[in-house]
Amino acid sequence: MGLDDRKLAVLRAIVEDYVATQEPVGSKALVERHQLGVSPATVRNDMAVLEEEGYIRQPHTSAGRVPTDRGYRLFVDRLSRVKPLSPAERRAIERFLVGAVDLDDVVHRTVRLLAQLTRQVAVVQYPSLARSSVRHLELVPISTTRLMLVMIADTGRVEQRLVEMPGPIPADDVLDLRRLVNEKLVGTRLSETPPLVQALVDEATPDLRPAMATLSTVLLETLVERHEERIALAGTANLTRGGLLDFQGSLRPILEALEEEVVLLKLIGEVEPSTLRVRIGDENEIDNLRAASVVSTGYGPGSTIVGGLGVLGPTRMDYPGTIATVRAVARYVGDLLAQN
Amino acid sequence: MGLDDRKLAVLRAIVEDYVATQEPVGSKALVERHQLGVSPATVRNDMAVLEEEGYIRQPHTSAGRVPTDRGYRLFVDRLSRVKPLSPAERRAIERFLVGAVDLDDVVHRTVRLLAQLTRQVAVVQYPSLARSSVRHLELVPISTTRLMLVMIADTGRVEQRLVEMPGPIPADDVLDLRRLVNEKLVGTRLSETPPLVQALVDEATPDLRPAMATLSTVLLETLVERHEERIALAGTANLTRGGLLDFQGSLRPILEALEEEVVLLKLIGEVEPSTLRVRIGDENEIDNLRAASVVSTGYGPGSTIVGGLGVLGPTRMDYPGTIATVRAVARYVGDLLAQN
DNA sequence: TCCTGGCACTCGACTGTAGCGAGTGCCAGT
DNA sequence: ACTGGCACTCGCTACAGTCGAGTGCCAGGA
Repeated sequence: MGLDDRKLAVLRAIVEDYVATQEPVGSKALVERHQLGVSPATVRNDMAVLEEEGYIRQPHTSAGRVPTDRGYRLFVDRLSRVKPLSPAERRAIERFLVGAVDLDDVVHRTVRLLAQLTRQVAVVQYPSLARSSVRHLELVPISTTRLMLVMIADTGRVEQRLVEMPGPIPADDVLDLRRLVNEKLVGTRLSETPPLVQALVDEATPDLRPAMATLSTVLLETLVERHEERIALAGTANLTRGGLLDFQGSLRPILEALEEEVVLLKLIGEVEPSTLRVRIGDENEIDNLRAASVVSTGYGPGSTIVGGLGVLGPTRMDYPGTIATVRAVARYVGDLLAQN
Repeated sequence: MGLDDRKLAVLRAIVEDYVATQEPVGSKALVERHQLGVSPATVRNDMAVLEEEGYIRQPHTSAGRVPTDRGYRLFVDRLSRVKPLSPAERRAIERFLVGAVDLDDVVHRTVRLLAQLTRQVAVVQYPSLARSSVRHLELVPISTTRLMLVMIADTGRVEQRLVEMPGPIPADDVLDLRRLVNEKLVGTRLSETPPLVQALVDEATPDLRPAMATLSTVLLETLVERHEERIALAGTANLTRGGLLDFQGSLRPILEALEEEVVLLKLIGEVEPSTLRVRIGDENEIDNLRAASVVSTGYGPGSTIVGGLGVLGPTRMDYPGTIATVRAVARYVGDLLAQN
């Protein structure tokens, strides 16, 4: 029942070969390409055990072995050594990220970088509003009854929203409103604003109250309810590498999943403190992604986390390399955010 | 040389059947399914002529005929009647677009709507900055040496950009700067701002000049140079309909093209006044899209145009339907923008 | 002149057969 | 506990044969 060291070595060899060649691997090829120190027959016996335990399987009777999701899991947990980034990769990361002028810019560059380095689909979540604090609120008159509300968060996010006021609103009132909301809300985390917004309405002078009431509704929608999480995506063309063998022949379900923001958020948005998550095939909760693996992690300045990022690829992926890249990129982006 | 009416009818029948069935269509099937009033043999003679003229071709010797790009072109130009939208479609458009609170919201809803109605890939360009005017400029202090510049355009677009000032900048100066840039720039089209921005620097008082110089650089970058055109995309999963027969087997080039903003802009951004463009297969300048067709048009409030939108699909697409939908959606969106 | 029915022909799609070879499982021997 | 040997499985490829949709051409008729 327990797998001895050699069986584990065999499993590792199978995973590595299969990832590299994309073809079922047989006992003979295995002993030729790895120094296992035993004969093919012995390897075959080990393979039989591994298969019985569900770590590998045979596509057809007379074919070599292929890792199962469970096999990849074991590989990731116990058999893969960290693959250090190549200097070239390190340089690429730095080159790509310096010179970003903007949060938008940072996110776009990051997602393209990730896609390029891992040669897979990359997903980056903008810093979550729920984890941001209000830095400044601005009210800009658009017409007599319309204001543009602009919220700037400490994470660099900027959200805007049109506010339709109940009646014409004088310039002085706009200034008052702006002063009030800024005094009350600047510096607080968005998730903690609702009671404060309510207080704003209660404390408003009678002549400002209707305006403040309308404004507060929009504030709540913008800051909290709408949960305006944004997401950037890149590298979908990478799904077509490996010519339809990956993803059991159809890109359809994958592409469909990638179009749903909700799904993407679920993929990379659920971030526990500084952990890196690997979800392999069946482990994905989303049915459409049962043929894919996702490597994701949180990022943020210092040790705090403001959002998630990750990549999606075939279960047959280079886990050590991908994990190293995702981790490194997340750290670089965090450092970049810390500088602001 | 000239094609008589019957030959044109045959071509139309071939296009319609092929679009519907996705299979090469033969002379016998054709007379069965359309009231052509002649025998298969006659149709064959017509087909031979059509083939000689390059409007249709045979995949293999013993197969039916398939329209060529040139055939589709003739069909679109002369043979397709406008297909009125179904009431259901009309309702879908209205239902989808009412209740949009935001420019972002409008664009996102529009692109999803287009993708859903046409069952193809939809692309919508945000209102182009080059075609917008400045409505308001806002400067928000972020730290002692940093400002956030927020530009609100009359089309609803909001752009922000971090400005790194040469030195610490007092609150009063920020107010002065804000007043100056607004006085000078509000109401002008973005494409016409460069000389005005230059004038701002020249006219600034000596103590404000360094700050204004820095600000002007960023202004120019944001307003003009960076040509920050934004684009929304939806429905990529629709590329997988028609099971790899379309797009000659590989989605790769298409997906690659769709990742390049520049390419997308070229597709839908070059808008002539109120025309609808259909580019079929080879007619596309972008090599990667030689197997696809693009239907695009401009949109905007009233008869002005602020941006483009369109869909991309296989050359074998329902042109009349797609054209009707694209046109209708563009008009609805224009009306929506006009209300603001 | 134009259309039609008939006919021979082409060629892709499908089916069935056969041989090859990678890979396996099992067993007896060390 | 490992190894060499051996029979067996079965997918892959090649090849031959059949079928049928579809064509081009031609001679006859309106």
